[in-house]
Amino acid sequence: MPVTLRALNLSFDPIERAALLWREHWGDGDQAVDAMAAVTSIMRAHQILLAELDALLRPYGLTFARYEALVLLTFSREGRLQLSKMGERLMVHPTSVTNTVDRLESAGLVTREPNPRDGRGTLAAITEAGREVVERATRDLTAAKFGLGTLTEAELAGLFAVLRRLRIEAQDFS
Amino acid sequence: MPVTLRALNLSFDPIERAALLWREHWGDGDQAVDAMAAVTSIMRAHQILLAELDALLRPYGLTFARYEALVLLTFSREGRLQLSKMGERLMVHPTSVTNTVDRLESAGLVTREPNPRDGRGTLAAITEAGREVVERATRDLTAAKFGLGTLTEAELAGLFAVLRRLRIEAQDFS
DNA sequence: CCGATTTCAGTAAGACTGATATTA
DNA sequence: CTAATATCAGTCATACTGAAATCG
Repeated sequence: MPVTLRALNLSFDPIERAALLWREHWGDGDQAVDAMAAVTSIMRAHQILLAELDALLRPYGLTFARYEALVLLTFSREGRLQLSKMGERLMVHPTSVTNTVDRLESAGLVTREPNPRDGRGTLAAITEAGREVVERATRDLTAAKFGLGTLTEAELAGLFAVLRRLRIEAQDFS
Repeated sequence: MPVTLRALNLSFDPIERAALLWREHWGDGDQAVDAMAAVTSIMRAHQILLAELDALLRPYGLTFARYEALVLLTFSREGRLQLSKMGERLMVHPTSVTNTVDRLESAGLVTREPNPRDGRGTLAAITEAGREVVERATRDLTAAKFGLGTLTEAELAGLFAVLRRLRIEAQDFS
């Protein structure tokens, strides 16, 4: 993962400035300007967080997406899950699961096994090396508070709650 | 932009479930679990919003990144800005600006001009076609409330405020 | 000569589409 | 036969790195 995170050090907030200009040009109207500012903030927050997390995970040869897949396997009862199930839980496309598991397998963190109860399915099973890597990576990520160290517990909970409404509307779950 | 947004329709919230399992496996500790849930929510929210916005913009041959660039030019006094300035404001890498302006130029929404006051610089100038497209696209986006229709104004403002703290810490501005 | 600006070539990860083989 | 599962080949937009040309 590239994404190296450059410090910009502007003397003003570019998103706030955009909101002000927006109001001048297109009027404020309903909530459109606030929605624009919020959306842009989410985009930038995503970029910042992904850069930080990927940088923390790079020593382990992981990206955040691959780390999430490993964690999911760690949580499963027998350390193995069918790929289709992984895609569901991680909310990613089937071909992305194949790709993620390919890379984890090449790194020796996961092995592929046929599903004994369904000849169509393939299981990804975490290896001992995979468990070690995920433990060490998790220590680093929690120490760094997942890049959200500036936020209070109440803010974290609020963020989760608000974005949860967004996810519900997008039909992630019911 | 691919990103077609598949409705998942799970019977539970995968992020919430991950948080519960996380607590079982690694203990709750400080704010680590809440941070993990918040980070994952931001990642998914980004994916959902980008899919929605790009789908809305596809009829205009735009992506959200290109739309943002056009809006920035619309806001500038003379409808033209130096590429380096655009990169600063949009918070993107210099080579990404070159790429974005390339595509907008191919679509006839922008033209390139040498900066008369600095021989090193290049200006991107929005065309009449560019202004028309950005007006129509903006109407569509505001009508769709930028994909954030479920959130109240207070929630939008709160989201902006909290993520602003995150951006400040990442040194986007001071 | 140094530094800023822009571009180019190339790499990488992710999210797709469309087609295919296998199996329930 | 239909549907689900996984994979493969290929595309696309983005975000970089490193090198080079141009100009202040």
